[in-house]
Amino acid sequence: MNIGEIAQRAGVSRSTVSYVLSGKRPVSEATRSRIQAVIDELDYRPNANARALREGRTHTLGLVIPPASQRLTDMQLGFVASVVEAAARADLDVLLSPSGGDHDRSFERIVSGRRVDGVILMEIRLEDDRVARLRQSRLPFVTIGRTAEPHGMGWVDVDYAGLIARCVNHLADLGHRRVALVNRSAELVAAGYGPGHRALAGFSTAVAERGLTGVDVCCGDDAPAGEACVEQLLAAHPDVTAIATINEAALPGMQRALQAAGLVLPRDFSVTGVAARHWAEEFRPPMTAADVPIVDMGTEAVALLLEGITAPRTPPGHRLYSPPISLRSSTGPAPRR
Amino acid sequence: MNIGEIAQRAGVSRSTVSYVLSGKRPVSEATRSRIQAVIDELDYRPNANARALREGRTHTLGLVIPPASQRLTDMQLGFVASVVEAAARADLDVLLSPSGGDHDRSFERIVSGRRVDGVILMEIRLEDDRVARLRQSRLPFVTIGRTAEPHGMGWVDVDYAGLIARCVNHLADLGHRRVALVNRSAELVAAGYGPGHRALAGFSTAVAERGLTGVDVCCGDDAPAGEACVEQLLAAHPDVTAIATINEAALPGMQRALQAAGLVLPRDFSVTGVAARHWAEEFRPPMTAADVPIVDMGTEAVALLLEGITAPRTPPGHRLYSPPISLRSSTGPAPRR
DNA sequence: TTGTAGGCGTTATCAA
DNA sequence: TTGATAACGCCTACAA
Repeated sequence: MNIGEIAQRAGVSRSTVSYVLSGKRPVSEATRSRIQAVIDELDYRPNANARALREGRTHTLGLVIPPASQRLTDMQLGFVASVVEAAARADLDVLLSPSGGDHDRSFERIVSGRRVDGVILMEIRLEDDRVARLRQSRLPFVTIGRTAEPHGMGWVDVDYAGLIARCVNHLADLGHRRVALVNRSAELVAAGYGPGHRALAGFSTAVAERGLTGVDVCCGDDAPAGEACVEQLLAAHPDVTAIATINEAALPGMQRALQAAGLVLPRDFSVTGVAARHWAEEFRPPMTAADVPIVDMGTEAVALLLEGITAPRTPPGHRLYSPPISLRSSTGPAPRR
Repeated sequence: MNIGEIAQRAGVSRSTVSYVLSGKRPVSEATRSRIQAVIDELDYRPNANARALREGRTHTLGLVIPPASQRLTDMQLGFVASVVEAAARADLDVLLSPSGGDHDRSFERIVSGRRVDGVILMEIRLEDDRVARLRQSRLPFVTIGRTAEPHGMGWVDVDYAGLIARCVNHLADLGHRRVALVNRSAELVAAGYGPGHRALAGFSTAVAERGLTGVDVCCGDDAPAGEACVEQLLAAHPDVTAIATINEAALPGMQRALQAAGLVLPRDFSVTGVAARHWAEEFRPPMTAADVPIVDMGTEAVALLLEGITAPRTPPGHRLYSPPISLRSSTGPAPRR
């Protein structure tokens, strides 16, 4: 069924039907309602591809997610959900592309097949091939996370460096002298994953400024890895009294390892960091942490992208989030040893 | 840039370029390589919309997910990931639609806008408007989960009734006489959510057959709800010695409540059920459970849909999964009281 | 207020 | 082995 069939049945030309659909020129009430009746009766809806071909707009966003093979973290999932929802509110559909590196078939289809009006990119590296590819493609895009040189592109990100520094300061204020950073996985950090690098930078700076002793370790993105990691940490550095972390998925395991070591929080040991509120609240005791505003970030990413689509010339905006640290119960004065 | 430009530069007609692209008719090696050189140089890729318009195929699947507002469960996320990955392997893109009820804008766009070749539907109700809508649309579709009357449609599902019955039998064999079912949320069950109803049916049957006393409770899909639920359960039915559950997201909370009640598993209390392996293994002690084969199910859903797309006349296939119950450490002989 | 017609970029049929 | 051309379904400038 197409617009011609509607026109025939209503006894008008195709263009009149089209104008009833779009409202871009006045149509007499009589014909309008007659046409609308036919449309309703046949439950007609215009072919999106024909429309996209003609208009040059697809009303679709591309969302590039990490390859599905590795389980998505809760935070990544949250971004996907909030982006999809924000897009739906703007009557935009979302096309998913699970792509890690460059030269990914699915990624290329989306970027160069004119399937989308713009792209949101997740899990950005400091040097990211996909960003370079998108820049040259002239397709509007916004990244969640940012590259080392994010000038002239749209992005939203969390100020991991600043937040981890504030966590360290908080611990220092409580009298802790030896603190550890539990980072994301070694592979991710080696690949130039921004949050990992920036968290480490903020940690190092703050530790130096406050004259503390700091150790930093990488840790896989799941509970068993967190357990193993903290176990080893406690064995290798028994004098560490606090952890700052950006690895939320490892938290349940970290908690188990601390408990197994007979440490009671916050009396014997403190834990703080950056995490989705969900994880911070599920920690026992609830974790003092900067709550990443996942929904806001996804919504803002869509908003920025929409601007970039409507005004292709203007440099897209960006936003760095620095949420407050919610004081909960996992941090306390350094224990005396 | 379009196919005409490539043709011009290579000094051939548009159709020849098209045939080089598709390989649907022989092209002499000389012209082929000349055309390919131009394509590579300009990094040309055909416009997906024009192609879809002409071919009547979009090479895109629609994936209808629960509205993003309510956090997706781990299992739902797993389905999304496995579907996206299986689709990518078949060079298909995935268009996401977060739709709960019927008459959803995004859902309608996908179904009647000819944006996709087929649809995968998640979170099916026993009576589901969207299924009715898809049936009448003649668009191939496969559901994850099944309706009350799934004849003549494609689906994959887990045999919750049979599996929960086997869990109850396992508990009965261990000497438990009073057992509880912790179901999904009351809203979900009230809405006619299949797994909830089928699990309850299997539970009731098995309890009756083995002459046990059974209580069943609904429970929200998160840890705090699980904690509250088990707390109340223990208070109201102190003689219950085992739980069977299909609510994996509530497991961490259930574990906390049992621990808080001073119950040591499996000595004082047993827990079993149906869950993603991830959750079963994260339980302490690791949970005896039927591990839902999430990846297999997503992959199979895509495969079935692909069949439905290539052979629109034949009734699509279906598959009921009944994974074995993995014996771990959360179940043991009933305690003497 | 409504109709006519051209073209968006592609594929496939028919001719050569 | 290759080329010309007619659709696919829609929107919109131009005409009436």
